[in-house]
Amino acid sequence: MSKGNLRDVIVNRLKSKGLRVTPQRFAVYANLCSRRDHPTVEQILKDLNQDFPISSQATVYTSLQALRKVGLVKEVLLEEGVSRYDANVEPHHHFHCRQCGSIKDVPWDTFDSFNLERLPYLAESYEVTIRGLCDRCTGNN
Amino acid sequence: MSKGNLRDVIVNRLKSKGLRVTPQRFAVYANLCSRRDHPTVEQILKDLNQDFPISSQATVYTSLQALRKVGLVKEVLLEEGVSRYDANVEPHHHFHCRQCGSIKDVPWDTFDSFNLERLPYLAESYEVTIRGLCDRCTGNN
DNA sequence: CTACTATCTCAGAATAATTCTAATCTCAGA
DNA sequence: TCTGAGATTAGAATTATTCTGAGATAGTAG
Repeated sequence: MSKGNLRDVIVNRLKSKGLRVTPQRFAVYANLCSRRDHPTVEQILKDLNQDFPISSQATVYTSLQALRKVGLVKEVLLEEGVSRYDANVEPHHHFHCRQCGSIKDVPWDTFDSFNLERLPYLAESYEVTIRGLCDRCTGNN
Repeated sequence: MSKGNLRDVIVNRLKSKGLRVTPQRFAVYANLCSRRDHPTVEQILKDLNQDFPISSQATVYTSLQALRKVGLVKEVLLEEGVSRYDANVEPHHHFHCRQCGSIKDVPWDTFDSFNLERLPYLAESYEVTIRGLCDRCTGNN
């Protein structure tokens, strides 16, 4: 359970998906794994380059695209104009607070299973987006 | 049941929401009501100005924002980078085909048994996004 | 019907998110 | 090590959206 372990887990995940492990790609994915807040590219970049420059903007974009393509990260579209990213690729839903804008993961089993067979389409995945006020903002309004 | 009727319905909807009825705003909303395909701003604009110029781009944006603010249209976010718009403001879900990109409305009652009380948040609305292959693309793949 | 004014529209500029370019560099297999 | 496919980069380009400020107009009150 040394510090090196988390590093190795991330390296192995990248390798097992056939991705070359570069410092930039590692940093982007490690950063995303350490967060729960569904950051935008801008937020990831700011975080990475806080102390000294680690990655360019273009690389964060291409890294995220590579990670997305192999299924290590998911894109989250909840607001106009910005993509957010999520290293939690297990099935789950999202709650979006209309006041503070925060995004919370909602457990998959919050909803009972759906009747996707009734659709005239081949459904491969689905997710629920819930909007409202988060625990902090309830009462402030 | 004359042609004027549909026109009047739209005019009355705009008025009842306190919106001034301008030719541009009318055209944007009428166009959106006549479609089922959740168009982007670009598509609406192209449609409106097909024969002769009706509206500028900026006006389509501001019209849609005005219509959205009063609840006559909904914004649909399913793909990165573009907002789509929907004049169907009754509760419903969306299906998004990963092959042809088409978007279909899915009846509200396709899903049941939601336990929103179990969330530690104040849920005000929700919707399901389903992804997969539409009827046309099933088999083509 | 006319005048008024708050609101709307417009072209073009500005901003913001993302992608492209093409030169340079580097990971990882042999 | 050597090597080459693939990655990184700064900056330019592209695309979606918003802003600006001046001129037009819907709808109301007289």
